[in-house]
Amino acid sequence: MSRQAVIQVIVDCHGHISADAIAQLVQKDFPSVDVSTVYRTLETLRELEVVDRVYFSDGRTVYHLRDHQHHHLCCEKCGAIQEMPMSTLSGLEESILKDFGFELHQRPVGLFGLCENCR
Amino acid sequence: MSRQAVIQVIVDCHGHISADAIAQLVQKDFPSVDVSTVYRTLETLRELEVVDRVYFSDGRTVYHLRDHQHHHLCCEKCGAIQEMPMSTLSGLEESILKDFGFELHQRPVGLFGLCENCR
DNA sequence: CTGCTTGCAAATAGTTTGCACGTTC
DNA sequence: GAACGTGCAAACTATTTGCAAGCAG
Repeated sequence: MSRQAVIQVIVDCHGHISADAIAQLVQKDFPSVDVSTVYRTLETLRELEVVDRVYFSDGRTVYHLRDHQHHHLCCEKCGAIQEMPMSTLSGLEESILKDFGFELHQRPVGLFGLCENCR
Repeated sequence: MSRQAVIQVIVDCHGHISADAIAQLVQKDFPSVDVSTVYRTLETLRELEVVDRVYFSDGRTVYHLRDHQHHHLCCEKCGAIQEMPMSTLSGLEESILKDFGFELHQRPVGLFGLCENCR
């Protein structure tokens, strides 16, 4: 079952991987698996709320396990993606409501900069 | 010059518009203008640093004048996009550096929720 | 003439869908 | 045999590119 292999790759990667990268990794072991199967599996996993799809503000799209919701710190130099708890932005909810009358609903977001190693 | 028309639409819209929407608006007045011209114009304007392209975390891509950099508050209900100054997230830079060792570089980002009218 | 702008058609990348075949219950 | 999983090819969307014609200096 190719679906198994797709899930395995996502788990092994600790999430944060593109559909294309998943396909390539799966195809190392099972060359016949098609990208369409990868996308279909990802869709199923999203319906099951096991996996989240995140659109980063640089245009990339990545998937990760929904073990917990979190934001992403993306290193502009080495490409590493670090997780950051949703609560980091909780303070913003209040101030945005107060200052802009906007009720913020936190969705996982990608923020950019330099990670510890690359600074 | 179709380029003129594209720029006019972006200015009239007060930014925050998709390439496709620009094309449709331009084509109301100049039906022969092709999307490729829209994209080429947008590319030129980005090189000139007159226009910014922003990828929202819901997958939409919009363009806006770079009169000043700002973040975006996108209403999930009515679709309105409100601007929010970059400085709103300045406090985050410090706390993210302290808590995660990550040096945040602010890029325009789209945050979601409900605007004043829709709450 | 030289170069920039543009329409049109075709190419590309990422993602989705239709279909037919195989497996499982 | 009904439902599901899958490979393959084709469709689709958003974006980019090649080319040849048109206009401007």
